[in-house]
Amino acid sequence: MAIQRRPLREQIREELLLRLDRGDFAAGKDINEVVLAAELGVSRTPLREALITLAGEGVLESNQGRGFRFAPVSSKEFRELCEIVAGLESLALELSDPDELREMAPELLRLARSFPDPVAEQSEIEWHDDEWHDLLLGKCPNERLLDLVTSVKAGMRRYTHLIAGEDTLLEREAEEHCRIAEHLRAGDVAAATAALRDNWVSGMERMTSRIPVTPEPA
Amino acid sequence: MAIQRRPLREQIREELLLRLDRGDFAAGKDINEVVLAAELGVSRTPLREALITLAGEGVLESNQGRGFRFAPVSSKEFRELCEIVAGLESLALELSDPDELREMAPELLRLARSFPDPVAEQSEIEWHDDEWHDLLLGKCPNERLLDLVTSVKAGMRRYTHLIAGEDTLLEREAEEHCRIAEHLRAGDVAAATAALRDNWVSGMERMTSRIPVTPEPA
DNA sequence: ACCTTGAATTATGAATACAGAATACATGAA
DNA sequence: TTCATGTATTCTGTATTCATAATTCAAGGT
Repeated sequence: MAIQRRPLREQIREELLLRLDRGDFAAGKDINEVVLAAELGVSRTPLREALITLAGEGVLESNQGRGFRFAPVSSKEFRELCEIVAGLESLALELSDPDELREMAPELLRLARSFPDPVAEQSEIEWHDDEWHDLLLGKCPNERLLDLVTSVKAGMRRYTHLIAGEDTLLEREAEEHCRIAEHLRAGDVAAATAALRDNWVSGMERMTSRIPVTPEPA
Repeated sequence: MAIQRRPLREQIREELLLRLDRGDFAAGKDINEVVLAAELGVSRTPLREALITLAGEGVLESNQGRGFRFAPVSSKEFRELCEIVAGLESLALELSDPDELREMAPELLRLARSFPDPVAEQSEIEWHDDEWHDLLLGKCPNERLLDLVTSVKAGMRRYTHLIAGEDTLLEREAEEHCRIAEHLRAGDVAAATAALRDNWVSGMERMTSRIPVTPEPA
């Protein structure tokens, strides 16, 4: 086995995103670098590097002299992110080879139908959903586009824990995934793209009601 | 006047992008942090922060233990970036208020026609082009999308200096801008969007021949 | 001659130290 | 009481230092 040596900043970034998924951090909360570094068992330097990366992805905000804080959530921003990801994933689909998409359709269908046990871990459910989208986009030859999608989705992680334990939402999601896959199996990429857009739009609408209004701290 | 206080990392980032526009750096070139920090008159810490940001935007690559280097240029990557920006700008246009776009059309036309003097500074010419696109997208209400466009375009700056002193290319560009603006004036956003896509595609084709093939360093 | 091996050098990744801005707090005047 | 002002404290932004991985180069063996 080739043992992995990755920069601390990347590991820290992932750990912070994980905690974000778990809802550990309150949106809008200021980050105390010394405390957080101690908690993670690293020094401030790689921690700050990770924070800067996350700020670049929109997960955090930074203000001169005031450090970093988790960007406050808002239904406006969530809508904006959904519009962006919908556009990017649609583009990725359009750039993919239609034949390869058709070949992959059965696998996509299978995965969409086998949604995880309702009592499964929240993290596992989210992972299942992510995996489906990753598989869908996997045939897109535009690597930069795929990286970009990953990065933008990181910025959406602040919202994912809000849907915890909502079975009906997940069923709708699975349903829509099936529809997309069926279009692909039929070789109709345009229809699949449209369905994918709808998937994000409806996901947006489903979520928008559960986003708390967070007043901007003075 | 409110005097500005901005983090060094941001100023460094901009300075590096400026130098990139000027073609100061060879693509694929390794960065020596100590040398560059001394050259800029700052310490390695804020420099590294800027480098990490730029790596996140795709301007640089980073390898464990090997530090940062300017990402090598390739026609494949340039094509990918053009596809992405075309998609994002089209999306921004579709999300804009059609009425506001129509109102802005005359200004866009004026600006497109008044392309700068052929003998103007290269940087000024590029700025002119950027300004036109910024104005075009300015009415889009999706702020995150606009930030994203800016970020992706930063990743394209490695290519801009390659078109230095190509008058014919610029005339084609201005021509296409006029066409887009005229569609908007007519209230036909869909046609304008299509023309915008074409603008990027043709820009891609025009450029692709002048991108040198850089063999991957071992 | 070519490849391997190991010491010396160089540069990065991470930790620590330091200076100054932002905040909190307390004291005093209106 | 309330507001203002000065002071102490906290935390960030930047510089410096330290440890170790990566590279270079030379010596020795095949």
